[in-house]
Amino acid sequence: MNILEKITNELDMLSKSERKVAEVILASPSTVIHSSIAALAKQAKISEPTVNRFCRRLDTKGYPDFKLHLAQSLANGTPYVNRHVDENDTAEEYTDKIFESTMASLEQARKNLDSNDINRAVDLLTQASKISFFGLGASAIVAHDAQNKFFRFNVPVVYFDDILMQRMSAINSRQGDVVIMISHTGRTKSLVEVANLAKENDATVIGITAKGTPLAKECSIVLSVDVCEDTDLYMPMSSRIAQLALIDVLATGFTLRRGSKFRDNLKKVKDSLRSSRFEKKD
Amino acid sequence: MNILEKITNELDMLSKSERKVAEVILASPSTVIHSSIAALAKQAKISEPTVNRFCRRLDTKGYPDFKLHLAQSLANGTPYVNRHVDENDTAEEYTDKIFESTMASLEQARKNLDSNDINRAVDLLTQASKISFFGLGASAIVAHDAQNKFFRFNVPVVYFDDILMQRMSAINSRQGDVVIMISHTGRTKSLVEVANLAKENDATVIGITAKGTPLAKECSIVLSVDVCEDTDLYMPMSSRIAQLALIDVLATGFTLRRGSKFRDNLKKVKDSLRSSRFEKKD
DNA sequence: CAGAAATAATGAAATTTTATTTCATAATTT
DNA sequence: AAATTATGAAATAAAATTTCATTATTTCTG
Repeated sequence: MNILEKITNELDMLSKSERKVAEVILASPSTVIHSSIAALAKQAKISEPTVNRFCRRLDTKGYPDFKLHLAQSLANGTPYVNRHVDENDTAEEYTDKIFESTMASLEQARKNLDSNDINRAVDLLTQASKISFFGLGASAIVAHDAQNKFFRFNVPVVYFDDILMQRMSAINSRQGDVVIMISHTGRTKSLVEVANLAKENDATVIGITAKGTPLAKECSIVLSVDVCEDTDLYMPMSSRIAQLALIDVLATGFTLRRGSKFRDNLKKVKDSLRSSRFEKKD
Repeated sequence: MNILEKITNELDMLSKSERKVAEVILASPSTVIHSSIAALAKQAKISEPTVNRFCRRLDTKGYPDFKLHLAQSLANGTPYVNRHVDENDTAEEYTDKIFESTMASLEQARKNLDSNDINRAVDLLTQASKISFFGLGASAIVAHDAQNKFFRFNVPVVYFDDILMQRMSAINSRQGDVVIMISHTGRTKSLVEVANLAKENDATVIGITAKGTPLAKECSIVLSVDVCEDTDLYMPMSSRIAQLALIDVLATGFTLRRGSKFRDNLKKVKDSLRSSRFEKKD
């Protein structure tokens, strides 16, 4: 855990003098890692033992150990953070911000994913007699991508981004079919209805959506990619990328479960595209 | 710069005893940050001054300063690396690997992107009388996503993932139209032909593709997301995510260029979806 | 190519710097 | 007023650095 955050959190638990130390550190942590305990004590206008006690209260062995932790926190320097795009950003600035936010979202999504759920989902997919991917709007792209991947596995797979087709397909589903519903909000009415229809017709419904939403309630497994979208300028951005990464995970899990012979087959599919391309001259 | 790399690089410049120190450190850097100079000297079977000289040779002030640098290097600890999925990976392992590889690819893509090119591309897009996104296979998804985004901007935008439609659309293009061709390989024959047709008909062709490829040669701007795909199990994975992030960048650049009134409009588009969703009860 | 001279490397011991502990006093709470 | 807690001066301990003598290595010379 980042020690700077920890200092901020425990600010109330500290004594008056210790808080002075905390303030000096928070004001300029990069100076502190090059200061001796005496220098820091002087700057905070308290005694050296107080600095030492402060360090121990933060569960470090002493001042040098504390500096080590501090140095590490600074090195991380909040690696990938959601940074808001600003009106006056240059191309370079907003490019960096968007890429960083996307990485931060992926990081967050990874933390929130439960590998047991993924395992169960992969189980169901490998045993499915038919797989359907449904999404609308930005999530339609994710469904589209999923179809593109699972299609290569030579299993019956469909994708629809049209409400009526989704409904018809859901009504025709039966035991052994797996339906994957993709929605960032989990609140799109028509999608929830489709999920319900699929469930009523004995299909297994897997949701790539937020937990505790109306859509999630219709699903037997919810793979939740909880990502905050507040960087986004009124467009779904990070969420769909996390969803796509999740599709990659499911597809990879699928191929691993199927064994090495199956992967040879995948290679053939890929190679079949070769004649459609210009040769690479190395 | 990472101090561990630096040690490796300067290994030849070190004396025999100093190299012993280096070896002990490289073998277990995380132990060293908790050792005193005496402990380290003992472990490397050399004297304390030698450790001190070693530290100074690496441009640190002394042993404590060296430990600080080391701690920082460890904190950064090879942030996101392309790690290959292994046959026997658990769900947790391959999930982590895929997410990390994806993040590594984004990081790499960001480094390779030229913000001048992005600026020029955004310029062209804001002035375009019509925008077309063309892609096939996995890149079709990116084109699809781009349409979904640019559609909100209330500009004429189309997307085709069908060769014939692409050709027809390309032939009908004219001065002021911008055509964005998306292809990871840059070698798909039919796409190169479409790019050529568009160019012949005075459209501005922007490529989201690799540099120096047949497709790149037909483009007036090439936005290259050079990402190595060797983690991928015969499926395009990281590349398309980097491309999608690039679409986000272009879309964001577009909205920024259009000013704040325009963004109010975007909000309206988003709000228009509200009635299609179940209310969030907080 | 031996062997002397010069140079560089190394560690023991001394010194200095830095951190920690002890303990008496001051501040705060009960 | 008593008990508890917080604080810093001084003492101690620990760690790092410097000095300097010794040893190893290289370079030069006859």
